[in-house]
Amino acid sequence: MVKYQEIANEIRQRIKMGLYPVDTLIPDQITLAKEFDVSRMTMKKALDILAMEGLIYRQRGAGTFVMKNALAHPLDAPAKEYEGLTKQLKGQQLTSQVIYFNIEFPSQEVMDQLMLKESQPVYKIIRLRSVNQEPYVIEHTYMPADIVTGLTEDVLLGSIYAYLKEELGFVFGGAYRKIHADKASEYDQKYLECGEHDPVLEVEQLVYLKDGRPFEYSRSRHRYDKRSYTVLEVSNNS
Amino acid sequence: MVKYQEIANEIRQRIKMGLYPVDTLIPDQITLAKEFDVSRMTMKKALDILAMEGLIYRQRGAGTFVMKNALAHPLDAPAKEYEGLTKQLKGQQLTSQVIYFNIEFPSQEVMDQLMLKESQPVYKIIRLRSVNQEPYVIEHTYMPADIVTGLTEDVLLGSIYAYLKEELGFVFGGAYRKIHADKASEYDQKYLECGEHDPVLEVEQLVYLKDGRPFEYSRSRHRYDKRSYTVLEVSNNS
DNA sequence: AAGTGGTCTAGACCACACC
DNA sequence: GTGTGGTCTAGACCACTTA
Repeated sequence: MVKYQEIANEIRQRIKMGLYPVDTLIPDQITLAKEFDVSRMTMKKALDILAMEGLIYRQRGAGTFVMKNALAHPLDAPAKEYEGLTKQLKGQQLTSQVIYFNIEFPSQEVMDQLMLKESQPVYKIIRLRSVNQEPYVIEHTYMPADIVTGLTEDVLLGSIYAYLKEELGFVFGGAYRKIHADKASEYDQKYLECGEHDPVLEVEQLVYLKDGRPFEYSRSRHRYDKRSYTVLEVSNNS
Repeated sequence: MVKYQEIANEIRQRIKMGLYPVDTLIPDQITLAKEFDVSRMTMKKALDILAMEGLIYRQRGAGTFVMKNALAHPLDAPAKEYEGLTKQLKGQQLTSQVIYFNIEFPSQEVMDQLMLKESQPVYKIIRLRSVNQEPYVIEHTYMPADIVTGLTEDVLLGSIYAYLKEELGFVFGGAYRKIHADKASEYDQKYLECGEHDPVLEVEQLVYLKDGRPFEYSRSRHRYDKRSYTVLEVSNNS
């Protein structure tokens, strides 16, 4: 762990503990740099992290303030969406049922999304995932078999992402997501146990490795009463 | 405009033009720093921007690559969600109909969201916004009257955000959003002209000024066939 | 071993807010 | 004018990949 991250963690704690109260100035960068015995550049880099998180804001000429709404934020780093449900719902009972698992040649849509040729087979997976015994989401997932190797039904019953990270050593780069509302298909109704006219929240997702190779294309269809998608957008015009 | 932003713009152009082709190495930081006649730190800061945008990725020991999917991204900076429809839908015909406009004391929910006391009145606004003559979204908006001053129906017919920025000099800090799917209410059906069992995509949004004061709480309900919400998530574990 | 990107420094100058 | 944060520098050292 590098210096600026450690300092950011320490300051985050101070805000959380109320040592730097909401809506007040915190010490200036030079003072803080002296306290932590680092250069001012490094100190600023630590504060940059907290500004990205929406905990502080800085005004040239005035100083650095704790955001009025700082304590409304989730102050522990939240799990990334693409890291999978297993991590997001830690603490709750998550079970997975494999509805479909096969390998096949990709359709035109899947070829386009995953940047594949027709000769490159993909795994097709449909999983129903339940939280505390109640149906939560149906995931329709495609993964290129030459990138994601050695997938088995056993892996699908647990966390695919843990497998990719720990067994295959994948480093994730990010994800592109599209969130829609849709009508429930008969398939949705059957597995999510929702009403005929219940809407469904669909998260369509392309997940990339660090080098930009897409390795997952999925559509996750959620019960509308069990899931919403949240975003924090922080502007960076200094 | 500062140096690192200008350099980032230049490199972005080179990627766009194919001068630095997809999935190849670009020159190393020292070479680029010499070319642009800046220090290596400044050069790195320029590349940081492009990495945040998902255009390049860097591997310690190896070099800096153009992402395989770089050209799939929208290469012109997209309008921020909270900057309003007027900016997002530039080029299309956007019309606004004011369904309701009044000032009132806040409900408990609005007080909580906007961090107000019961004595601080809020504007309540309902607008139907149509794109190319077709209903697109109903916005239910609350704004504190002591922050957003001098609102009139004339302003509502155009862009509230242009008014806030240009007339009141607001600097936006960011927004917290929650995206749901919901059933269409009778109200939705009437104004969005959607079917009884059509779902609706709701974007619930709290928008903040740079100092963290919330100045807008809104629920925007969209026709499910006209709108989806997109997100790019870039991981930053170097 | 050589080359790459990441971190960190000590100091300089600038833009801006406040008094 | 004083003090704040933002930018930029020239150089150092480290972690890592590749050969």
